[in-house]
Amino acid sequence: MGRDAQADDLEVRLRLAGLKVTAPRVAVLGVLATSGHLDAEAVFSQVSTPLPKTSLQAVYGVLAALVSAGLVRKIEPAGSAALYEARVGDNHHHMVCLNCKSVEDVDCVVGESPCLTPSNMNGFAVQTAEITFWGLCSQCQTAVP
Amino acid sequence: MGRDAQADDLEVRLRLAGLKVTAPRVAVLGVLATSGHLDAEAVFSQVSTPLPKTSLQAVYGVLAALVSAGLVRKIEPAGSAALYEARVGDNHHHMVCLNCKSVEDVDCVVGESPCLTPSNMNGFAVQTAEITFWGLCSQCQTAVP
DNA sequence: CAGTTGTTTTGATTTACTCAAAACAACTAT
DNA sequence: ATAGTTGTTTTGAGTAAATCAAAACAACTG
Repeated sequence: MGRDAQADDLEVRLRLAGLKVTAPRVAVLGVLATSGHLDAEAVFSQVSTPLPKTSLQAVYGVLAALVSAGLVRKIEPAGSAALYEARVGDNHHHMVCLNCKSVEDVDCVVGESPCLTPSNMNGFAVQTAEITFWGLCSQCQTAVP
Repeated sequence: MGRDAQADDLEVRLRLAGLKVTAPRVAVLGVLATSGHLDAEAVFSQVSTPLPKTSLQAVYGVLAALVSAGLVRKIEPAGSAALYEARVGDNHHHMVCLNCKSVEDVDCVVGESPCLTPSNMNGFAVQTAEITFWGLCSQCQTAVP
């Protein structure tokens, strides 16, 4: 078995989700566990260092499998390619910088549940509420005044 | 001058926004005033009836001009092409059907302002909060149980 | 009504992503 | 251990949405 504790953990997560354990899957999950909010190209480029034979299409396939298994969350902010993060299970939201498009997590929203009820449902059965905060990150506030 | 009250109104709106009044712009704005949440292709196809010589690229150009003039709002729900609506100036939100991707407006959110403050700002200067409610529209609830 | 500025057309190009067939690798059960 | 089955990855092509650029054209200015 693997002698690397983190790799073992990733393997366990894959197995528990009913997925076969493959090198590309472990690598992609490892990349996302370290740094979130990456697009497919960025994941591909990070995976390419340890696994140079992995194709971009494989990365797309792995990401799709991980998302549908619930191990990875996909977000699609306006103006960006789809981004992936390994933080799942909590219903957290995102702040996106209007200038540099960087994304930060928002742990929760004050007064959360009662406030996120749409006022006119019109027969619509709401399952989730997704909030995106748009503004300027601290870097871009000083750099682009 | 035009003898059509609605067309006149659209022309006034364009002029007030500092835009030149052209047939494609009046037509696009007219289409969006009637039915919202259309993608560029849908706008193009509706504009093509009265103005068959208008190109799809012109529609993209018109939409971009209208959006940056503040006459039209662009939304980009995950999994859909960009959608455009003429309802601007109010900060309303949207409900998107997970099944048929149809979009409905949400006039406001109960308890609105105080609730939409992210709990950890981390130096991020929030300008707007955008909420997307995901669920099933009334049609798809009965059709796809 | 001529000139200037900005818009639209025409046509090519890009980006992000998807599809499909064949080669290959992981898990299963012997 | 190993053969078989199932599912994954590679390879290569293809698509949709949107963007870019140059030339033709139209709207507003004076």
